[in-house]
Amino acid sequence: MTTTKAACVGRPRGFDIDLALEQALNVFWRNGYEGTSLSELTEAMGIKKPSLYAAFGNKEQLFFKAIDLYENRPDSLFNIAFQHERVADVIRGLLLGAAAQFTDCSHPQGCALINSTFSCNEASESIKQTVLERKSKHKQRLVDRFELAQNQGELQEGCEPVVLASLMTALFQGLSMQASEGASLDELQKVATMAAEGILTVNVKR
Amino acid sequence: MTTTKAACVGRPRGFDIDLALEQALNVFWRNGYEGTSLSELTEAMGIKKPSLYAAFGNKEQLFFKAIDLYENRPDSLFNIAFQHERVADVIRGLLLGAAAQFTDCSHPQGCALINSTFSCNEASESIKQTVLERKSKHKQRLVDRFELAQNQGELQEGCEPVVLASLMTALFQGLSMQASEGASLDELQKVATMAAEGILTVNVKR
DNA sequence: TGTATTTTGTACCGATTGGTATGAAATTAT
DNA sequence: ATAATTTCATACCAATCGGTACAAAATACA
Repeated sequence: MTTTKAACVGRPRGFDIDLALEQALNVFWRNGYEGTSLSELTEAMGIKKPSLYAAFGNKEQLFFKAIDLYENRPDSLFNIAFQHERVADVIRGLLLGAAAQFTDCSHPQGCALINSTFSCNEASESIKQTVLERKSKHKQRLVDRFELAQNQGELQEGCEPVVLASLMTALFQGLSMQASEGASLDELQKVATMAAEGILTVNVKR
Repeated sequence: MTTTKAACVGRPRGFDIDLALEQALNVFWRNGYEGTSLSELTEAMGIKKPSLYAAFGNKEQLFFKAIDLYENRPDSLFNIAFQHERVADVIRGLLLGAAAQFTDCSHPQGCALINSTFSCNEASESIKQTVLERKSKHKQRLVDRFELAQNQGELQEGCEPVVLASLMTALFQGLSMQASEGASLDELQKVATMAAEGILTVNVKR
């Protein structure tokens, strides 16, 4: 048990730890891991450094907890799109959902996982490694879903699920970067629609 | 005239300035602007800091000169693909060319311009701004080429050149990220091929 | 009322960041 | 030979980086 346990003795914590973590996520989301300094974190979280270290360990562990928070959101892109039965709807849902999610003004633009890879020099190799693992786990979910579709005869015979998953991933990355650079929802919706149309026409039986 | 002028009096420069700039480009290419420290630069360039500042101004100006060097390469992706007459060949050439160029082992993986956006916090706003301008200039070249294709009746009636250009840009960004993360030429070729097939089927008359 | 326990703010740590002052070394011009 | 000029290596600068020592403050338990 290494997670933060609620202390019932001693001076009570003067801030909401979940809310602070959410603020930390927002900063990492905007600036990536290396691009975020402790000063920015403490200011955004409204606490001082010793409080941060006491509550979250260090910068690296804080980042991991923030990413955990991000990935466990109930309105996750994957969770929503994977509810569709037909793979065509899944693909459309993923691309249109990405366009919508990445430009949602209630939080930083783009995908937090994809943005986090920005600014990771060799020093923070463990960060890069962990983010890559998370991303490849998501990609594997795509592969599994597309293999299922292929077994059920939804995909064209020549379509390789792994390649289709990589293409979808590439589109997510592109959409995320463009959202981070300021692209509007309308723009990304058109891009996602065109991409979906092409993918479905070539790879999915109608 | 602010560029480096060859001095014919005084102690001669002890290093090849063009070669040093090329090494600097490689470091920025791998680590982005913020992710690159002066120590890494001077080590890679084989010179000491005062020599760097005397020859290139400062880190920011060195970066701009390195990016200039990158963009003015004769074997630029765009320059090669734009030689094709039919827009279908241009699209295929761009995507397959990106897959090949981004995984070329003779230099860092991915696109230097796209990688440079990584790790740019608010401090280096001018860097981010400049890189964005360069990227949007390239995107405009795509828009112009696709509008030409539309005027010549090569594209389907509903196809918007701006959207097609954004989709191509998104694919470049995705391919670049995956190359930087270690994807092989074979993988990216398959992704590029599938993407091209979809785009051509939906948007280009046959 | 102590006493133990935990959080808090301040003030600091060594290391590294981008950038420079300085003087010796190496060259051309006189 | 000497002066002018430019590059060189060393050693330094303030600012910031991630991280911590320490004592005051605030609570629960005895």
